[in-house]
Order: sequence, then structure tokens, then C-alpha cells
Amino acid sequence: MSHTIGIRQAQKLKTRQAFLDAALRLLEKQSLSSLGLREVTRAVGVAPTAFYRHFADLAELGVALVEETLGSLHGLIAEILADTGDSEVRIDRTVDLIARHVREQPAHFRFIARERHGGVGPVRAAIASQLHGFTEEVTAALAREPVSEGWSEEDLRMLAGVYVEHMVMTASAFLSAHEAGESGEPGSRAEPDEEQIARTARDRLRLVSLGRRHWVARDPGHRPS
Amino acid sequence: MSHTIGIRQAQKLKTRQAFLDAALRLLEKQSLSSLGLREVTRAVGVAPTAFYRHFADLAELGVALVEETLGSLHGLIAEILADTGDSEVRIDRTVDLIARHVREQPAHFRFIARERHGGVGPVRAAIASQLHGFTEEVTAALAREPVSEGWSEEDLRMLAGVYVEHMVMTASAFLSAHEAGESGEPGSRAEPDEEQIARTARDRLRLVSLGRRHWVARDPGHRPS
DNA sequence: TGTACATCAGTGAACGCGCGTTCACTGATGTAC
DNA sequence: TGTACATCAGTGAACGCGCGTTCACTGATGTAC
Repeated sequence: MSHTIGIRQAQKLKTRQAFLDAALRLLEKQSLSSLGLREVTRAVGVAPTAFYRHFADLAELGVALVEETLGSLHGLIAEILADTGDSEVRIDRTVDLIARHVREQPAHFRFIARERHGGVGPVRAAIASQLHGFTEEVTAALAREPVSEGWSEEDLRMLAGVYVEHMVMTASAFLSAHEAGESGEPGSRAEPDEEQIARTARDRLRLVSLGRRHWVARDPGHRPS
Repeated sequence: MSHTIGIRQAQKLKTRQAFLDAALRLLEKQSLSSLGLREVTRAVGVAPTAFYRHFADLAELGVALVEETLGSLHGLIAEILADTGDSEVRIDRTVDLIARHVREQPAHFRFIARERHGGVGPVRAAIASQLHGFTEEVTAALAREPVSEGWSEEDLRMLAGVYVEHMVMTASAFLSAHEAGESGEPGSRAEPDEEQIARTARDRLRLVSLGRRHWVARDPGHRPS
């Protein structure tokens, strides 16, 4: 091989990953703006100062975490979009896919839900940028479908946005179910369980699907841009 | 009068309100979990210890803030629902109403968006409870409309959830527009302006409206509860 | 109405603590010859 | 391959600071008679 990465670089990457993992775990119970630098280094088992070899501050770590988290989701998006055909089956598969991913890596989804509107600007911006990218991907995929004939670019983008928002919202709902399921839920109001959430998510997709089928483009002369 | 509230009690309420106002202002730039007790008392202009005369901790203040914020929104919900008829006009009015409220009290909406999935449990619970209440109100209002004939309770609740989520989402989108508008926006990607957001919000409502019109209840024999 | 005592919203000093950041360092890894 | 120097990921002591919470207090307001 031309150049295997050195021991030093490999160890550095390992430590960096340890920072990301530890932070993600700590962020299950709190938000990024209340997370402490020393808290993270303590969890990793290194001196506080070691942190600065990898990140300038916690916001930078947060942005890295966004990229790791949402980068891994491009696969999910592709998987959903590949599942073609606008049938009941497709809707079922989509919702199951989201449910499974949330069950498998809840911390990642919780992090995104929490920081999407959280108190750390650069992290909010990174999430917004990634979600925007998802919407673009979905828009392009929708444009390829025969059903989309006659749809304007703007309308397709709107529809794609609905799907992406629905995905985020459904993931967040599944998370609430897990949370409520963990505690003895002595609360007054009964939390919906995973199957109820899945049913609602499917119905929402059906609703949107129906709307899509009957969509009529607005008069293009109205409010020309 | 039988019993005017005393000077002492009046002063106490005034101070309490000052706490809420100061906190809400500070929370425009950060999240509740990073807000400091001393930060709030400093903004109000009282000694740190005065805080404990009103709240046990910042989570309790947060919950009070949720009640103040979302309590004031019941009016908005009622206003939207009173605006009957499933027409273009109704959709326009609804979106305008949200836009106006967000413009008038952005801090309240930002607080809800931020803390809905934030790091403070009791506050999350309080927001969830209020939004659940909104959904119930909307469900009841939808049930009263003639169009809803043949709809199951569960389907109506699903539809109501879509409307409430759409409201929250639209409010949050308007907030992003204000944020981006304030800075010189040197960012790479151009943020949509208020009119673009409004147009997308209206289109989404149209999509849902179409779906509603063509809705067919699932086979009730499927998955009996 | 006037007086004597009770209440309690807000004070201010004091505390111990964990924070983020600095700095000079160490010793394993990398590189040039 | 062996040696001598350079790099740099991680160390550990030290710093000044603001935090949340405690406590005994003060003095205006409330109340009983």
C-alpha cells in the first residue's frame, strides 16, 4: 500500500471517536449547551486539556456529531426512496424502517431532535443544512416518479419537505414512546405506545399520499416570482 | 369590594412577572438548561436569593413560562377554528395569523420550539401536555364540521395532530426567517424569506385539505383494538 | 383610629465546587540521513 | 538497519471566576385587639 495511516494518526482518530461517543451518550440526558468540557473528558478518561487537540470548543464537537449522525442517515433516505410504488406496502415499510432505526440508535435521533432548535447556533446551522440536503435528495427522487408529471419544481420541493418533516416528527414520536416506556409512567395522561405511533404515522402518510394524487398546480400566473 | 389583593401580594406578583419576562428575554439567545439563576436575578435587579421566594429552581420557572406562553395561544387556536370553511381564504387567513403572532411575540414561540425537545424534563412534559390539549380542542372542532361525517375518532385526532404540528412547524420556520433576516446572512445557502415560507405553509395546508377531502376510512376490522 | 406583634419578600455575606483555559512538560511515534 | 532530531497527542498543576444554595437579617405590610 502507498501509505497506511500511522499509529499516531490512528490513535488520534480513536480518541476523537471516543469523544464523539461519550458526548452522544451524555447528551441523552441533557442538551449540548449544558454539557461540560470536563464532563466529556472525564467520561473518555483523558485530561481536560486533551480535548483541545481535537476540537476548539463543544460547539465544534456538536457540529462533528451532526455530520456523523445525519451522514449515516443518507442510507436510510436512499433505502426509503428505493422502495418505489405509492402503495400501502411502501408506507408500511417506510414507517417500519424509521421505527427500526430509532430503536437501534435512539441517541443519535434524540440529539438531532434536541439540537435542531437548541441553543448552539453552529449546530443548528449544521442540522438545517443537512435536512436541506435531504429535502433536495427527496425532491430529485420525487421528480423521477411518473406521478410527478406536471408538478412544478417548487411544488415538488414542498412535498419533499412534508416527507422529510414527517420523518423527523415520527422519529421524535417514537423516542417519546421509548422514554415513557422506560419509566413507570405515573403521569396523568397515557402515552401512546409504539404501535399507536406507527399507525398515526402511516395514516399521515396516507393523507399526504391522497393529497398528492389529487394535487392541482396553482395558476402559474398567480404571484409570479 | 370584598378583598382587594394586598400591596405585598401585588408586589410579589410583579416581581414574579419580572422574573418570567427577564428569563424569556434571556432565552432568546440560549436554552433553559444553560440559563443561570444568578443571570436571571441580575437581569431583574434583585438579589439571587430572592429567586427562591418564587420558584424552587429554573425548571419550575420554565414550566410557568410554558403555561404563560401556550395559555396565551388558546386564543389563537380558537381564532383559527372560528374561521370556518375549508377554502383558500381560510388557509390564507390561518397562515397570516400564525405569521402575525410570531412577528408580535417571537420570544414566546422560540422558547416553545427550543424547549419542546430540550434538556429539561418537566418543561418538555408541560409543553407536551399543552400541545396535547390543543390537539384535543382541534379534534373537537373538526368533529363539529359536516365534512367529518364518517370519520372515526382516531382519524380525526390524527388530522388534528397534523394541523397542530403544521402550526408549530410553520411558526418555527417563520422564526428562522427572522433570524436569518437580522444578520447579514453571509452563509452559503440563501434562507427563504417570510413570503416563501408562507407560500409553502399554504401549499402544505392545501395538500392536507385535499387528502382530507378524499379520505377513506381503513377497514375497521383491520387491527381491532 | 392607634398600638403591638406577626408575617414574609427581598438582602447580603459566605461557602464550597466545578468550570474553561493557560502553560510548560513528557514520551511515544515519525522522519531524515 | 541504526541513530539523532522533530513532531505532537496527551499530561497535570494552576488560575481566576461565576455558580447554586445556606443563613441570619431587615423593614415594609398585614392583622388582632
